[in-house]
Amino acid sequence: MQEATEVHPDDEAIASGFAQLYEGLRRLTPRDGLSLTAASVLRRLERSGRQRLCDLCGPEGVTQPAMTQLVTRLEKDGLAERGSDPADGRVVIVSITDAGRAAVERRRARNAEALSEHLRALPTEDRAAILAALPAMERLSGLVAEQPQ
Amino acid sequence: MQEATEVHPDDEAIASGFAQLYEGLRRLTPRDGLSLTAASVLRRLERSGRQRLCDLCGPEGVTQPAMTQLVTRLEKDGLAERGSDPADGRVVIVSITDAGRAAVERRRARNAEALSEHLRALPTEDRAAILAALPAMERLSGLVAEQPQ
DNA sequence: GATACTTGTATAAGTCAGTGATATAGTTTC
DNA sequence: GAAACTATATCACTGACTTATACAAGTATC
Repeated sequence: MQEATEVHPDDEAIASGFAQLYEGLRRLTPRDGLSLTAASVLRRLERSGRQRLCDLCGPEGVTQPAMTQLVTRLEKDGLAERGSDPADGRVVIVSITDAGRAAVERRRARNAEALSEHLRALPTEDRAAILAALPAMERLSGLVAEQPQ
Repeated sequence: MQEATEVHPDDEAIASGFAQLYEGLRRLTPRDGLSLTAASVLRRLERSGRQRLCDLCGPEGVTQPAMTQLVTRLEKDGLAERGSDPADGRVVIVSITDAGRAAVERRRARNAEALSEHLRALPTEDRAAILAALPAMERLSGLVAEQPQ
């Protein structure tokens, strides 16, 4: 019944460490009225620019109706805008507004502040080790984000 | 209007790297019908043993009614049980069942497998750097988890 | 040991963010 | 230009939270 998992013991250690970290980060996440998905979409729009509505669904891991509703909420709050594609009348081009950018920045700052509070309590070697691993973790995040589905 | 934030530039880099990682991990999280909070509570019960219902609220960052409802759902799914404290008739002692333990283990395995897929694609130095930072990140998670509110 | 306060859970009503099924409008294809 | 396809929207529903409140068990006071 048990599948022969091809998972390296180190990978299990990393997965378990990340899981703990994930819980911690979840606790720190500011409650500013943005859902996880909403914040993620805004960051994506800020980072990669305007996107077709449905091109956001896959990467964000939600269905198209959910994205339609999310964009509607973001639009109502003035954080994102709907535009149209002159070449194709069906599509909706979603872009972030200045207010949206500000909200992202505010959230980022609060998040950094909350985390910083704990980082300060950490021994210097620990901070150094985390800093040293940062580029590696960013490459890892990049791989995950690229993943087809 | 801008608060003088006392956040070290390194901390901002770490916060931003963690935020990216967080998004990635969120994408990898298996959809097995457990909410984030549900999975977190089960892991906590597995790790720290039976707990009074309301002792779970604070650490999980949800209100008491939410915890009551969550425990009800977990109980309905056979993943957790309500017990009583002979010394105090008001309290409910929540404990994990064997099925709950199995669910946690299944989730952990799937999560490790999904992550491992990407870790394999990473250069050896990157994996080494992440491994080296693991204890530091675990200590950090510990600090966050301990936090009063 | 009855009265009043406190504490631990539960219930109720409302909201928000997701789902699948389906409708609708624009595009492509033949 | 009718059929098939595609992008978005709408609908009805569910899950997981919130606040406010109820209630029952414990504690303290007199």
